[in-house]
Amino acid sequence: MAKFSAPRGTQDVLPDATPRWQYVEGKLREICKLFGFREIRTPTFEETELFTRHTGETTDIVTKEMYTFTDRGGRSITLRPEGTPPTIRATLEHNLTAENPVAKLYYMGRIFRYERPQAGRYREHNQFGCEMVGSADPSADAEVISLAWTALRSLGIEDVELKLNSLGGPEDRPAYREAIRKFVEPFLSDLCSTCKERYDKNPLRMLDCKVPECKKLLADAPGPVEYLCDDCRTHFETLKAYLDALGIKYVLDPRLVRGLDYYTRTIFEFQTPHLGAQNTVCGGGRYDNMIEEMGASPTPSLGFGMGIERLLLTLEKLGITLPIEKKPPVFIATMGPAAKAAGVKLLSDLRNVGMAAETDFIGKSLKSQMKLADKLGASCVLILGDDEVAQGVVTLRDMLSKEQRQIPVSDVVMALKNSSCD
RNA sequence: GCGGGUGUAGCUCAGUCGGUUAGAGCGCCAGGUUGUGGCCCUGGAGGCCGAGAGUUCAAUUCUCUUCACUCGCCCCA
Repeated sequence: MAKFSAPRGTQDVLPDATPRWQYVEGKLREICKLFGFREIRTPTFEETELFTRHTGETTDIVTKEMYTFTDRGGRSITLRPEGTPPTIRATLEHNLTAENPVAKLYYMGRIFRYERPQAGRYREHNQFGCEMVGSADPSADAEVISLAWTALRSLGIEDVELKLNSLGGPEDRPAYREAIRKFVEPFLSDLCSTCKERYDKNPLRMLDCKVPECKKLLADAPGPVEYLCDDCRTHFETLKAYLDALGIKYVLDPRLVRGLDYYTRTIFEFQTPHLGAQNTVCGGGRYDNMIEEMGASPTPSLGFGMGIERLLLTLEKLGITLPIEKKPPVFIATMGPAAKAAGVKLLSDLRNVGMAAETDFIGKSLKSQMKLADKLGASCVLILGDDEVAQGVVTLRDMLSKEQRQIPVSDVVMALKNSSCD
């Protein structure tokens, strides 16, 4: 065991695993391209205030999960605990809605939260997220949800449930708050301490309580959907009609509440039954007020985040093997210094014409080099010994058919190109 | 932050009711005669038995602490 190990809640993605990551990331990018979402890359850290103010001061993320520190210049800095505020900050800072009032953006990056690690939950994880800035129309909601749904499908994940709810807008919230408070009041003292706290600060989130007693007491509590204003109701109904038209199945969950304070109207989660307690693979919703709260003119927006680790975990649990193609290399086996020199040159020649080429670097015997070639999945082996060097040829062995023939060095590239080796 | 489980070779795991050189399979390395892979055979390397402390003549095995992973709660991606 080495002296150091990866910090708690972080993980090394080893070479055996990176192809899967690359495949998934590539697929997601492909889908984004199809949907016209363009990539944005924002800093790994931001001013702390961006999150305390916009993620929400009462959220768990802000109150107990942020990696916050003071830098050498005395600034309070926070490793981003979520992707939305940074993306919106950048959108506004560079006025990305100037050319087109609707900005469609996506990001892939590391997210940091100080939490207790668990399967599918890390202190540093990778998130793919989309933000659609500048549209209040339900078709935008459908666009974003459709993108997430398509992305999951493109990876072969069909066993997911889309949970949908609407929280209403700021106009509806006071009425709803009052309603749920009124409902809860008679037995407020029987609720857990978190609920009591939420009663004051954010009554909506009482619905989210997992304590059995609270769940029971709150079973018949009114949901925010029941208090939607006409506009919000129409918005929600229209979205549902769009999803129906798209053939995207959803389950209405009037109790769905998300842990970020900024959501308005539509919220949604894609859940899989394969991740244990961490069943949300993708979550998002509308945040129509955030941009105004950042000091810009009101700009309705929405987006989602998708956890790459959870995606990979789900794929694994489902037994989905990704179509990862590997390019078999041509292996160059050499014996003796002269052949080695010729081999080094040959290696480079092959790569220069775009052929993957490998060789031995520790002076193995020919037999061992052949074994190595086999292990690397080489399609062909070029054998170079004193005989070949003297004659200016190389021996080309086809690893599948075991056929061997000698060809002039000058014709090697051509011969390989015309063979099954490339 | 709270509760349960686990921690032995690169990997998957045996094992020790406390006792001398800690095992298997896979992987790795090397051989099985002259310059050739996948199968087979033989040999080899590789472990402070997660870390620290305690009990003991003796600890990988018992106790405590700590760290990490894991499951549940919480929260979320």
